[in-house]
Amino acid sequence: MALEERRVTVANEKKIDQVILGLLSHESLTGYEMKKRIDTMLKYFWSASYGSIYPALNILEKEGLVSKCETKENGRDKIIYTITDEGKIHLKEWLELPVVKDELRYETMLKLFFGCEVGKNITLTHIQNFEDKIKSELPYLQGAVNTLSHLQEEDTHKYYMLTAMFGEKVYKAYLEWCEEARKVLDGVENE
Amino acid sequence: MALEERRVTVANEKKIDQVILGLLSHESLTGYEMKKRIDTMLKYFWSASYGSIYPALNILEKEGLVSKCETKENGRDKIIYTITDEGKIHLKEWLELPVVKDELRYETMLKLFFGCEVGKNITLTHIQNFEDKIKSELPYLQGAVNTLSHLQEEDTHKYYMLTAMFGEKVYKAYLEWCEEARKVLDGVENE
DNA sequence: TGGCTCATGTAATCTGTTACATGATTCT
DNA sequence: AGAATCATGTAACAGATTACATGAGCCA
Repeated sequence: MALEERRVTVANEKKIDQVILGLLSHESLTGYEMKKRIDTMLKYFWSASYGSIYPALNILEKEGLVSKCETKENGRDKIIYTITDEGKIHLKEWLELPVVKDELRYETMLKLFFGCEVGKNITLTHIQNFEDKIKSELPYLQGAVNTLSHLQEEDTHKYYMLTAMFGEKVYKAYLEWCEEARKVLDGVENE
Repeated sequence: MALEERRVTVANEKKIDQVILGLLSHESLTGYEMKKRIDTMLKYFWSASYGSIYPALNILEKEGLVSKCETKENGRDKIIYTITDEGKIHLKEWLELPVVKDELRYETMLKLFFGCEVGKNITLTHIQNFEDKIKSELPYLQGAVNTLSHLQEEDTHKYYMLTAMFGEKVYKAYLEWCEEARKVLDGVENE
């Protein structure tokens, strides 16, 4: 087979595009505001950096999936992005496709799995750090579920609430596991 | 500032190295066997492809963190890797460091969060697919917890069990959430 | 006046996956 | 005989982070 005939068909997912389009389907936003939304509302199951958001916005604009409006608010330069009809179609098409893969990379679990090499005390520290972080974040999540369950009007909130409920449920399971994990380690000697 | 003075200090994590060293701290393995271990035992919180495993093994060998032994078993060529003392030190150092970040990317939750754009039926399908996958994997996890809890001897098993318990706990929380999510969607019209 | 938040962006590079490639052995 | 599994590997590329860079407005 000739070299130039070789077909390269690497999948093109680029979920940051879908995250941006999704956020813009709710309301028009600046890149900076998108990052804020991701770090608060999506935090429990997604993350993104400015280094992926801003370049993606430029590409999406060139492709006509979003439109931009450069303004000045409170003396500050802002670029407010709005989803276009084409963008909405693009988003819908993706939403209708089945989920390809949920990707989990719990570094904490990795350190526990190989924990035997360093012993019980260090493992207990990892569990403690994990628990502290979850405990500090859980109240925000519970607050969100509570607030959203009282906002009966807009359906958008219901979908948001599903994910907040997911976070709450999973976080509580994490905390239960922390308790049980410590019990298991009671019967293990340190190194 | 001169260009050549500019300091580039991008963090060097490369967790595949730690995964390999961790697996080898339990027993000597081929790259192929490592992939198997990852796809069964670590599956619930980690994943890796041959395309990351094999190149990493070559680098680790050059760095002296693992040693290789080329053999023939059942007429099959194999390269069995063993962790070196230096490799054990490297692994221990990493295990002692605090966890930097657990990275979660639930594509399912992303599709739910923006679900309003495509409506209830599609969202219910995503929930169903999620539930089916979890239900099919849960028994393996429960079996692992059961088996491991009876193996009292080796401490290594206890650490493995912690992660299996984690998987079981979280998977059960997932299933509970699926039920509740459907109830929430009962009160929502389709599109 | 100094530090924080708002706001946008780029260059380097890291880390990993996907698709391709190859070939032997074992099972049915 | 053919399919599945065992076994190792590479080239191309995807997709993202990190660190750097810049500058204005707000608050104490």
